[in-house]
Amino acid sequence: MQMPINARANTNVSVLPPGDERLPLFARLRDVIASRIAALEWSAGQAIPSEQELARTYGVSVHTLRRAVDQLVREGLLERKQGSGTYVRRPSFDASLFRWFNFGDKSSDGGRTVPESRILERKVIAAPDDIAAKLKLKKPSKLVQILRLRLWGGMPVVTESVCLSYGRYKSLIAMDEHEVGPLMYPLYEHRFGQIVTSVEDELSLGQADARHAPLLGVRIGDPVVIVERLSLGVDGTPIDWRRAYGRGDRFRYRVRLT
Amino acid sequence: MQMPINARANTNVSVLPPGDERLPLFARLRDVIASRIAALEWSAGQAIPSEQELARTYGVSVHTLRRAVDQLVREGLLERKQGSGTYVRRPSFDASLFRWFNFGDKSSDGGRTVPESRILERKVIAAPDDIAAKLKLKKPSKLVQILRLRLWGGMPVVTESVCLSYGRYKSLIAMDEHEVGPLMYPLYEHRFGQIVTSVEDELSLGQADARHAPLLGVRIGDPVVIVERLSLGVDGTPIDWRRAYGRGDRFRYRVRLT
DNA sequence: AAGTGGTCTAGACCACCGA
DNA sequence: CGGTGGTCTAGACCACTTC
Repeated sequence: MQMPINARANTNVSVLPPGDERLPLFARLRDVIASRIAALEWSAGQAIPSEQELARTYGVSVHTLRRAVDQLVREGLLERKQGSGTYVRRPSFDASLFRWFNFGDKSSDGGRTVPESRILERKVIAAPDDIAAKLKLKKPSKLVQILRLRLWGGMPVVTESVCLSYGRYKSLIAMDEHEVGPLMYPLYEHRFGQIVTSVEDELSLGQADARHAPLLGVRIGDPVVIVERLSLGVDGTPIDWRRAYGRGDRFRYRVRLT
Repeated sequence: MQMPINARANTNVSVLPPGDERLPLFARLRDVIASRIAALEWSAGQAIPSEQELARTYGVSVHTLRRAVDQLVREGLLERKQGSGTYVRRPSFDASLFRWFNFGDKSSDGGRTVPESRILERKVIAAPDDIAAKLKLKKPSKLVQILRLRLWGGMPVVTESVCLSYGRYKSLIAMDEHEVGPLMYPLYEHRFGQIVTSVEDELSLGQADARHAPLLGVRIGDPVVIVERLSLGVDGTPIDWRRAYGRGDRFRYRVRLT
């Protein structure tokens, strides 16, 4: 006895916002949940409602709900714990620029310590076209630029220039250095309401110039690794853009390609 | 009117080899299919049996079969084409060492051309402990070592030393250079029955020495990128190990971290 | 013991491909 | 048009966590 259940399986919109009507249910569901995470509706480390409950509130089958969650788990936004619940994951990818460099000198702790940070300069500048484009800012716009020196065990390893939209981040200019702290991403989250969930890095090689060599404690002409990074939020919004110069003799990188 | 279907859902072994009895059905199923691919039962570009059929032959539900295939698709071994079938994917990750370097000099074709290759030397050596360990060879073992120079548009860019187990690859020593060709992985597949599906790369920085500088056309002391690579087969078997020295001024790498 | 995620089955219908 | 993969539902039972 077949029943014509849910006559339009593909157009169930009971509680679901429109989204792109062409996308399958589970994809729209994924977006809805992602935006609820982005809106900090559940804070990191906290459990979201159970699959049963979410499926009920959205009027979809558990399987479909699970598919949406599956994807968010693969994307690293959620984490499942069998028997316990599904939790919002603190973005824990190694977002440190220091991931490109190694400090294996028998330091017992294996790299968990936070590198020191010294702010050298803060200023407001007119956004160059290329940076404005990367940050998706409208044409005539201003940037907050912060120049920092990063040290490891007292040794300077990386110089870093961070660019942020002046509109949202202007208060960084005057903020006390201790309040800024060594890690920017947690600051973005707690003070400015933006969570960094992924970064795009571009690496190349260069030579230390008269400006960077003394800061890094190397000779002019010594090899340096240039890391250009764009940080992105949950929904792909650009948050900051950086250019860093790191000591080449400390560079080490491992990947598995599939 | 519940029915006690399939009384022991988790121990269905109808057609399935034992595998690890603790693993869920879909995981064992994935391994079974992976090994059939590894055994070249279906060649690359060819369709495997339909989901219906595979589910029937293994005595599992279509959904479970799909889960196994889903995973193999994510791993890059299979490729779905809606309405057509599921195909064995030619391993198409950019396994070239040249992925680490850029050749943007307005070359119209954007990097699809195969870099040239010149064999400088071939020899049989006793395997050093570290390489033997990486290739998982038993203690006293021999290696085939091939030294090559890789060029791009006539310009030397990378020197490369490839190490392979002597047991399986001894015939490489005497093979005609044209028969070897510029690409090793297809050779492994067609002549030696091993498919490379993933690689592990480790990058660091060095300086050109008296041996490499003239080959690469740079001065002694100029920065070079050192790429150490382990190539792996479908089931994770090590196949070859390489160490390459590439011109630092050509180095460029992009990643997205999540 | 109750509640959560994890695995599995059965079956419907849709979208797409190719002959 | 028949066959293939893609989406979705409904529901059973298992494994684990938490109390």
